[in-house]
Amino acid sequence: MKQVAELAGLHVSTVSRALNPDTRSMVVPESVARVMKAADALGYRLDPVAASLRTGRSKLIGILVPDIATNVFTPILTGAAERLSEHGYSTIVAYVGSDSNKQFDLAQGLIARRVDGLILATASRDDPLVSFCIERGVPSVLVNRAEKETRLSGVVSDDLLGAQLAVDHLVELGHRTIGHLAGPPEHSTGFLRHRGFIQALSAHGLDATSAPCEFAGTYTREQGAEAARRLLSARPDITAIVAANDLLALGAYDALREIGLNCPRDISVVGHNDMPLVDMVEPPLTTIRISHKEMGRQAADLLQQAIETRDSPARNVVLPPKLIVRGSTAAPRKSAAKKSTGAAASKSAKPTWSNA
Amino acid sequence: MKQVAELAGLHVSTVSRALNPDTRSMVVPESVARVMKAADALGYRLDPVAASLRTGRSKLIGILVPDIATNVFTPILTGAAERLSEHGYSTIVAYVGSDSNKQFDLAQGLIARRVDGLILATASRDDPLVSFCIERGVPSVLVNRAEKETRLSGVVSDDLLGAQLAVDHLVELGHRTIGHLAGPPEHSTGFLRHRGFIQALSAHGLDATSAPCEFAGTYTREQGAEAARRLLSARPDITAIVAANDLLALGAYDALREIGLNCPRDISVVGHNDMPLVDMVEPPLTTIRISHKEMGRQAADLLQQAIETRDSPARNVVLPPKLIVRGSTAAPRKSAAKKSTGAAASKSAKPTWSNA
DNA sequence: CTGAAAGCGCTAACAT
DNA sequence: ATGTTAGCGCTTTCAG
Repeated sequence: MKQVAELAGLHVSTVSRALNPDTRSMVVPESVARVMKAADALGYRLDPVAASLRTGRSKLIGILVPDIATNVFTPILTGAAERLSEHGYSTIVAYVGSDSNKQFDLAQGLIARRVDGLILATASRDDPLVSFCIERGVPSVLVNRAEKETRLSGVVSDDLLGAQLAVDHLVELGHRTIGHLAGPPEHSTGFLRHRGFIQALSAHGLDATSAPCEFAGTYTREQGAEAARRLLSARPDITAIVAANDLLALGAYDALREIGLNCPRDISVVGHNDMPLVDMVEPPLTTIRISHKEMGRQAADLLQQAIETRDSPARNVVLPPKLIVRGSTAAPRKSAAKKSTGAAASKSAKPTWSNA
Repeated sequence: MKQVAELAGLHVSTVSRALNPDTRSMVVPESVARVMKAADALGYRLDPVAASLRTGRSKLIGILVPDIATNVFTPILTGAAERLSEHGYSTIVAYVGSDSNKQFDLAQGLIARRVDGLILATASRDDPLVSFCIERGVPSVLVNRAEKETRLSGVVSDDLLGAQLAVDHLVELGHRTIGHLAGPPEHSTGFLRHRGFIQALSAHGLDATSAPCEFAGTYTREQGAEAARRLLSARPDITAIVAANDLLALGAYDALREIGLNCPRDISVVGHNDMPLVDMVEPPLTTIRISHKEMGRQAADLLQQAIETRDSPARNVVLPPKLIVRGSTAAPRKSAAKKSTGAAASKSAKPTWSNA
């Protein structure tokens, strides 16, 4: 920078001002031009590390994403990175496991690197990391998952509605005994989709209190298969499954195949997310579409606001999901001949007719 | 740090030495303990930005990955990040498009941030960015894609062998007229898999010079479908397709479906990568498995070496791929009744018998 | 509008 | 083994 100043015949501080868009107005245009020319001639670029040290800012945004189930988070990430880079921010992505201590370390590392803000795609419904970020005064937003209480701004899909759409679709097809393959209840996605499922059942006059439901520990195909096995053996009378997530739904496919049940003839399945390729599996998965990329973009916008006006109130942006009907859902079989517990089926099905 | 020094009753420089693992040996253990206790009591953490400014190093590694086809790159990335973090490095991931200028900007940004090294998952067979990194003296390694000449260390799958395995498998099933859905020839993956395809054909005594082949511009399902349409209409006599990539193979599925051809009855398809979920598509995809995570890990190792001994010669690590047989490949139909150009088929099939 | 000077927090000669 | 000191490259008061 000193060299640029010399070449331009100006002082370094003037060069600094000319180079920084925010302070450029303090410098007379002619000087700016001289500085630019000199900088250009020397192939000079501002040193962001030195600038960071001095200002405490960095034009860097940290993003914490879970290291599994990356199919969903990649578009969030690229959406956010794209939008952020339009505004001069670079992103630094940290893949975190479920180990809470490591999450803190990673976050602290990012903060130590002077990130201007944090996007958390990892939040549980009551997340100590959120408390931490708030205490430290680091502008942060949530994405995909929200907390129980809105302490930070965030953008999520309407998970409650999503699950309801799934149930509505199945009920419309004639299903009355519907099981839920629930996600981890400590995450808002798992929690709200479960609640949406229950509410939708009630809305249709179906028995919600003893609704067939099994929780998967994580959003993986394996855990989905396991939970589906439990669900199917506990309630062989169900004719449809609402899964909290596409990967869980695919796990259900695995379980169904093992048992020798055909989807959708014997059992209908609905997923959630509409991740890539689920239109190509057999049968093509009926699911709830979420625009993850848009979620990432809006999270980026919220974060910028949070950075600019530090005391702005927390806002929750809720994106509308959409039902995508494919081949994994169909009307239930007329006669439930296969069922060993036909009584159970009719028991829960009968009241429905009268109430609906 | 000054405060820590005071509390420990030592000088800042001693504190600095005690805190840094590399210089800790210069300090007597008792002092180290005192420093640690003081730092702990104050909740003090080293400031990486200030350290970077002073040393020119950062314990940061930059990774450039293409922003599409993320299914393949995510495991590379997590594998590399995992291994790197074991050695105290953090990773900063940049998703780059195909715009060459932007690639340079991004790389320069990372270098300006003092990254200790770069992992490039974006390299073309003759990549200006590689030249740039070499000129700048930034320790760098390639992953997944290599250059024509080995200028930097890197780790790739044996793409030539992979394509050969695919052809071998098909020939063994009885196929004689095999088409290739090639990837972008400017990338080593596209180039070498194509070459492997050709060589394997020759090895089996099949006509390699006029082998049916269409190139896809990018590794996407859409481009795969388009290229497959061209391939199928140019050479309706083929009984099998070797795709350079799973996504292209899935695109071929789309094209087949449009035309009303059944896989594997009418046409067999082999993919490349064994990415998640291709075992669930219909039919389950026969493909070449690559351990992307292992690729990431080894790239991390190579990079560390490159950082430690800056003048080490470039090494190329080649990982062995593996054929995974699923449902998308079968013996060709006995009678090629559908074919309009049955002559072409027998023309290339006949010489084979005698040579094999 | 521009120049002068201090200092962000750390490390690495150099000196003791 | 530890203390002293200079300075990495920038920004930002404070003067002029």
